[in-house]
Amino acid sequence: MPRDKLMERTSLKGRGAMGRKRAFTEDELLDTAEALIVQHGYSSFHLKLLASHLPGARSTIYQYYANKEEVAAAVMKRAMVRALIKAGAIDETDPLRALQQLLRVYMEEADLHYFLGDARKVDVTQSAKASQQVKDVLAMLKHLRGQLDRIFNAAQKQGTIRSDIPVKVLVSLFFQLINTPNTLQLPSHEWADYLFALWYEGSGAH
Amino acid sequence: MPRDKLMERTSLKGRGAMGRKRAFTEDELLDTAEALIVQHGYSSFHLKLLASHLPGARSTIYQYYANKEEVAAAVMKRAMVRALIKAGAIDETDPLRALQQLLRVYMEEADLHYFLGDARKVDVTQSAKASQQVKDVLAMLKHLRGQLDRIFNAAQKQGTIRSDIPVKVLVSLFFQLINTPNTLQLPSHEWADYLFALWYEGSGAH
Amino acid sequence: MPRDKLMERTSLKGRGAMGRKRAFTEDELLDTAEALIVQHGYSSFHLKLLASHLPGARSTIYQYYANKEEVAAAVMKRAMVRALIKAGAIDETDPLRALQQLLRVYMEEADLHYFLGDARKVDVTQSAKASQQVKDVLAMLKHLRGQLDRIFNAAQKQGTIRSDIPVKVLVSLFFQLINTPNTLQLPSHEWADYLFALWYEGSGAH
Amino acid sequence: MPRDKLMERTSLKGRGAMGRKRAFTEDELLDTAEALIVQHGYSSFHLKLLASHLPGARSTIYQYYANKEEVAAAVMKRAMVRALIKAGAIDETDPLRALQQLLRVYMEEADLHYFLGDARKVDVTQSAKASQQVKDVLAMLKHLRGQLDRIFNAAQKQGTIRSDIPVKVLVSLFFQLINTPNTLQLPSHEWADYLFALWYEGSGAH
DNA sequence: GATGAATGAGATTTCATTCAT
DNA sequence: AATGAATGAAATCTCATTCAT
Repeated sequence: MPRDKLMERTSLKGRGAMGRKRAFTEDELLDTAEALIVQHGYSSFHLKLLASHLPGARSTIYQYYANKEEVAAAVMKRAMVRALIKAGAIDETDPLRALQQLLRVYMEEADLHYFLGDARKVDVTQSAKASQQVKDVLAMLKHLRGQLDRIFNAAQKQGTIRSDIPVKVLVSLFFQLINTPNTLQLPSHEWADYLFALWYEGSGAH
Repeated sequence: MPRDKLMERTSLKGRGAMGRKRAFTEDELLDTAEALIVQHGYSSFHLKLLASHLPGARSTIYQYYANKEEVAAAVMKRAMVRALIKAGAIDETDPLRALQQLLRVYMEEADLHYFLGDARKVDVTQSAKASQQVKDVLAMLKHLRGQLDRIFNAAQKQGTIRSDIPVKVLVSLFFQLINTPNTLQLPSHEWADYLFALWYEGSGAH
Repeated sequence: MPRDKLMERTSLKGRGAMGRKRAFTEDELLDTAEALIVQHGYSSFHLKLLASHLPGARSTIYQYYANKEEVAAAVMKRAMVRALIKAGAIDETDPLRALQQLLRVYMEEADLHYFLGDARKVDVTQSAKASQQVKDVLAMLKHLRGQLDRIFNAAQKQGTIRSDIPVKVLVSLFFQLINTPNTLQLPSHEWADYLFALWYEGSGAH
Repeated sequence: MPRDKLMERTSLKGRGAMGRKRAFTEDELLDTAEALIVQHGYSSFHLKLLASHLPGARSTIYQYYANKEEVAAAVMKRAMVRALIKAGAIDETDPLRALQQLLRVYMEEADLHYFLGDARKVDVTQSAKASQQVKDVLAMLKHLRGQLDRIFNAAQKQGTIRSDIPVKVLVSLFFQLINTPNTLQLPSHEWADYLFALWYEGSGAH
């Protein structure tokens, strides 16, 4: 794995013993790939495209990942891990407050949503590693859904959300909020709170 | 690049005389293509895939459409036209009722939503026809949004929906409803009414 | 072989017993094909292209010719026959006068020149008929060259053209005149006479 | 559509470091392509054909040229540049001598003639690069014609060529000489001188 | 006869991946 | 380690030709 890119960007440091440039960091690679997958969709994501958005050569990508699928899987897993960490840090004692926090997290990690549908599309037959990472992603997804179910059930028990509607439906709608385009260009947590209010109180006049 | 003379006559009903029987109608082709685009996403939609779901050879498709972009654009336009016709038939006198109707329409034409995001992804540089159809799609979309704005404004004036939130936000959320996966597998209009209620009344306990 | 097209163009005449249109004459077909071969070159001559410049359907071409090569061969043969007839009518008693006449003929049949190089490119392996026609073309070409040699030799014997230069060279240059683009847009025989004078007298000041 | 980053560096001499050895140089490719275009004509020139005359796979060509049009345009431009350089080196003080030199140059670059007619046939709509190169070719052609006009006018002023015929016609014929097949298989400059004499003195007996 | 439609063979092009420096 | 180059597999597309009405 390559050294941190910062090192050769600060050219003051020189390049140690030999002359080979370090092309790009793994993080740079994943950031770029993530942006491209979100922008074009997984199925039109190409390594050629990726390379054209990175400083180095296309073949260099293979220093990090054995094939395209592994790149995609790594992107997805990384996003999922980020979300899982943030979501895991949420205090669930107050279900409603927890949901609001959760919506903020999901909003920050909005890319996640793109990946959920795509994870199953990754051709996993060529690479055991990719296969494993996709499995991990799906497991983490299950975990997140579990948290959501748990909080919703608690809220229903507590009487703060409607009981005349199946949790499944409430969860679906809640999940759907994440995708709502931030038409007002607000900071993501403000937008999240806006939507949370609407979701909770409804759009009707009270 | 414009198609053959043959092409222009595609929509001809009574064929002048003679000619072999068609392997599939234009509608069959578009239906199949639509299903595939919805299932696999626009960017992994191939004509090879399409052909494999139609009777007849792949090259036959090229008799009717110059490339996959034209097929996709035609699918999208058709869906949009369908939606526009249904949405245009809605009586807007009672805004709330109109919104409910509208949501039903959008639900019936749920594919629409897949296409809206994809319409801008269609590579339009190779085919003037595709380019025009994508333009048409976007124009019709604008028209639909116009209707939505109109109804929302009327509802707000009437005092039946919240006024403390910008219409833009209410519209965004409403539009988002369409995408909510029908987890209960209800008939589409029942599901629409379910969501409408939640959207109007909120998910919170009253 | 279809009736003359004029007939159904004059719709006054009606269409006899039944309703089928006559698409195009064989001559129309050959004229169009000839123009296209001259314009685009033999190797990029397509039946699809041809059909798009004819009133009828592409498949109708096969009523007249079994394949593309036969069309091309027929075009070439027809042009060659035309030239042969005209050239055969020339009185060779006065060699110089005969050459001038001949140049006029060749100018009128300037397309010929395009075909001479292409005749050998026709893929003759698929069609005996095409093969025969190409053979005919080459035989007629030989005949024309024979006439040219005969006249040149007579002129040399007569002392009206240079003898210090091999006939072969004189012939080559003479033949080359045909291709000279008519930059002044003169009627072809005037242009021919212009070139003939230059060829005979030279471009130098006398 | 512009090529890969790789492309831009094609002409790089010292390759930065590393990379496999090239299967064929750019010049080899263009030489081969040129020979094929001359032999078969532009319109039947295929990349498949080209590849079959080069070491390496067909797809390798696409590393350097986006499509056959770009290859053809590059071939033409290169030939034109060669001619322009040689023609530019000619001393024009003695017009007649200059013309003789020029004819030699044109004869050496006889391929040029094939390309001039074809340059306008190149389908330029798919590649900006090809489009530019064709423009360059036509501009250079204009430049060459300018030189020719200049020399002819000087010669006419000097009284060494006929004044009873428009320069345009003299130029046309002169230009036509280039195409005259070297029937005697002489070295190109001898053949050029042969033709020059005929052009100047005429084919008639003096 | 004429034609709309179908189709397979082949050309063009793209891209993931491997190779060798 | 990094990369320029090579390449095969697969997708896209075109066109001559055949078919059936």
